[in-house]
Amino acid sequence: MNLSETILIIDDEVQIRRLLEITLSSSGYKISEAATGKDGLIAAATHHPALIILDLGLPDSDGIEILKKLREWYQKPIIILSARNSEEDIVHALDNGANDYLTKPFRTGELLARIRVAIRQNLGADDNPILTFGSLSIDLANHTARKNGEILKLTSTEFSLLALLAKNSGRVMTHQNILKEIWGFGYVGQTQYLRVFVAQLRKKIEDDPAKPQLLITESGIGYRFHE
Amino acid sequence: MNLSETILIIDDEVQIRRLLEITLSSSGYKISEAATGKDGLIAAATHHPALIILDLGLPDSDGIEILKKLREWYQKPIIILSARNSEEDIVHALDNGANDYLTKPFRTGELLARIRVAIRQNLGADDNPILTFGSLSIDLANHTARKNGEILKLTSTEFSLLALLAKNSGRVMTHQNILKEIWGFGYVGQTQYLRVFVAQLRKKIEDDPAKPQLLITESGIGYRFHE
DNA sequence: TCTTCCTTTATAAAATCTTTATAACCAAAG
DNA sequence: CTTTGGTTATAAAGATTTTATAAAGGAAGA
Repeated sequence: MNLSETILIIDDEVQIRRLLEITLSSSGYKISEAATGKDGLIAAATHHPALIILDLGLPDSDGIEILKKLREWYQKPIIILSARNSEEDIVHALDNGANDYLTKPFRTGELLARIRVAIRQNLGADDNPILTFGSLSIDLANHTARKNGEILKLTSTEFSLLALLAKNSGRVMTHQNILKEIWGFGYVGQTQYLRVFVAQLRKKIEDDPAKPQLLITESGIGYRFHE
Repeated sequence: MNLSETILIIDDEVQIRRLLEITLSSSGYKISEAATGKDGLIAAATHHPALIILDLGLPDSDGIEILKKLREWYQKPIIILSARNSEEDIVHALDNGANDYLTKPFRTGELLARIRVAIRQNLGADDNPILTFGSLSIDLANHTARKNGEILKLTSTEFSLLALLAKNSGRVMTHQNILKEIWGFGYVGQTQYLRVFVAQLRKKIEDDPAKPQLLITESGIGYRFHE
């Protein structure tokens, strides 16, 4: 789902940045960091992160000012992470464009959940990768393949095989490799399986299965998907 | 700014309701109240509030269940207001569709600011979404489905299943996913349930249940709703 | 009580996977 | 040019898994 979206951390405390870096990257996010408000603004403009975590207590500038500056052009979620706990600070930050406000010390699980909420609400930039090869398109997230716009009726194994080859298009995949990926270790050697499924797949995806243009045989080695 | 939008308060403590009523109405919101989860669901369906404030510790039911039920059709913000302060509760609520989570005792100014954030983010969201698939239409807010204009008589489970699949139309949903969403975590594995309900649903929504056009079987994987 | 809906069970039908058989292909050697 | 050995393609039979459907039993509420 989140195929490595970038989160920008603007915080002067190196321990916090370290902690967040570990927590967030182990949840599959890419991380970008800045220790000052100035650097934060530059980093935001450079990397266009999917979300920003902003500390209000920055040494070089008032956090609220950074928030306002960001909000002049940055539409995506901003979560405030601050040691300040007064109602005035919280209300002020939220009214100036922050999406959420957590006080330090914070609980990492809660922060992650609040990040998920923020990103979930900001959907629309919801791009799922679709592999396209001429009139054939493969939607990996939705588990569907189309030929000339028509959804193809593929079995689960056929789809796995097609997806594997398509993901490695242009590259020759050996019989052993394919068998290991689709059927598992024990099936290396059952090249006949593969031939049967390749033939079935060609009947469904090729214009002329006898003269395959997409799923090419590499005799003695394996198969290759044409780019 | 606030064109007297209605906020629904679902909380069993009368003092909290009184406090919120005063606070929110003096900020220009209209108020609707419910003391139990059941009444809350009814009030939400009746008044279509712009935002819901939900207490998790309701006497008659698990707050999370109310949250899930609301989220089956209610797209607008839901803010949790709860005495429970464990990270587990917070994460669980946020991951089940809550927009924000405040613990009691709360600060009214902060609550108001968080309400403003939630409503601000919800601007431009569509009001009464009706999913349409040929002669079939599904009104999530009113919990009704029509075939050729006729209201279909669906049980609550059947409607949940239909709504889930329709909301994810075009995407293959695995048995496990569907079972988890509709029946809960413990029912993953009970694929036979699903088959029975799919057959029942097809009898009601398909022109020819033996040749389904809408609710497609993906053998070995799950089901897919036609786009 | 009666009705409605959920759950479980049983069984037939359909879809998919595996295996087998055979034909076709292709390059190298005779 | 023909043969030969290795590889690949394809159809089709069989075995296995998965799915559809009816129907019976049970729980809950009117």
